[in-house]
Amino acid sequence: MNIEQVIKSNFILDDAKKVILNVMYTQNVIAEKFSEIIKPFDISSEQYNVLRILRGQKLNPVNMCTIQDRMIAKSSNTTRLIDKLLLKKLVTREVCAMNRRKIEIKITSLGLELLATLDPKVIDHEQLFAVNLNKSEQQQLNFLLEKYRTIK
Amino acid sequence: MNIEQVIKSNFILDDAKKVILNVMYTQNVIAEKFSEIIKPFDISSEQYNVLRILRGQKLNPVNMCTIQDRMIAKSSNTTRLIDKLLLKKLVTREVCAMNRRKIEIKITSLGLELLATLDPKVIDHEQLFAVNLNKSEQQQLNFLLEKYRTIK
DNA sequence: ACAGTATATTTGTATAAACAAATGTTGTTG
DNA sequence: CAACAACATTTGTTTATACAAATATACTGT
Repeated sequence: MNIEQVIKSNFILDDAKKVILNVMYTQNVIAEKFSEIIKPFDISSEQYNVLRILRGQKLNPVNMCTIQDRMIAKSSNTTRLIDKLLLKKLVTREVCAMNRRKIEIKITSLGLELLATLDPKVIDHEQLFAVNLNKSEQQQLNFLLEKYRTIK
Repeated sequence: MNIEQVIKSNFILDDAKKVILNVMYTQNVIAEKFSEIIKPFDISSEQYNVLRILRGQKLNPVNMCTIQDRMIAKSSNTTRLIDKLLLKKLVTREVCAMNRRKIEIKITSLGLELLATLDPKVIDHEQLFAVNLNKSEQQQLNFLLEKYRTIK
């Protein structure tokens, strides 16, 4: 379905407008499908994103500003996001001894288990869309998106 | 900035993962810039989207489910979205005489004026990103996104 | 016409996001 | 070393989102 059909536009849109709408809408389709996948596991996509960041750092604790810095969509409230993960015992939180302003967040083994369970489902999700493009098209799409979003 | 730099990944990501992240992140960059542009006019991007749908229908009133249907991101609460627009006198709302279940929403002249003011700013926003790609690249990007997001 | 079903919208409630201001800690400079 | 700025995180408050249930109207078959 092309973007004019999606928004049921009566007019033909120019390419620049279409890119905006296509990016917005595609993100929406991806995000909705992803939410659906992780919903049974009772975490949000933002919470999942944080767990991934923590696992990426192996055993090293990660502090709040690093988490915020590495998130795709900067949350204006990392504290309360971590609160939710703490409640579910997926992370631990403690004050950094070296710099008491900082907070060290670590993923728990329960958190790692959850990610391990989700891993194959996340790959399925990626593939659900990726199968529509061959390798070279995927690379071209990545190239174009990276080139497109640069603000001078 | 490529997507690995954005999320400061230590690993090389495969193309399928990169597409997901690139779409999510690009959407975020576009949306943040757009919010910034319309913020001084005291409307949200969802509200703007609704006003555009209403203008698209010229003088014809549009009912709730049509609005919901045409939005890029389906709001789970069109009623309260319209409430906000009503408060600002940007739209009118009345019960449809033909089918009293339906509600007819129309954009007011104040709403049209607001859109007219925003039009050049919205074009600037589109161009802010679009200038990074030539026409054929824009078309290629649209083609790839439309092909990519199809769920079989 | 009546019961049942479908459609269109609204409301209640619980959860999350946005933004600004506040708190607590550390580093710097006179 | 006191005062002040910078940094890291938290809290308060307002606004928005998600989801389910409720309301209100219209359609359909008997």
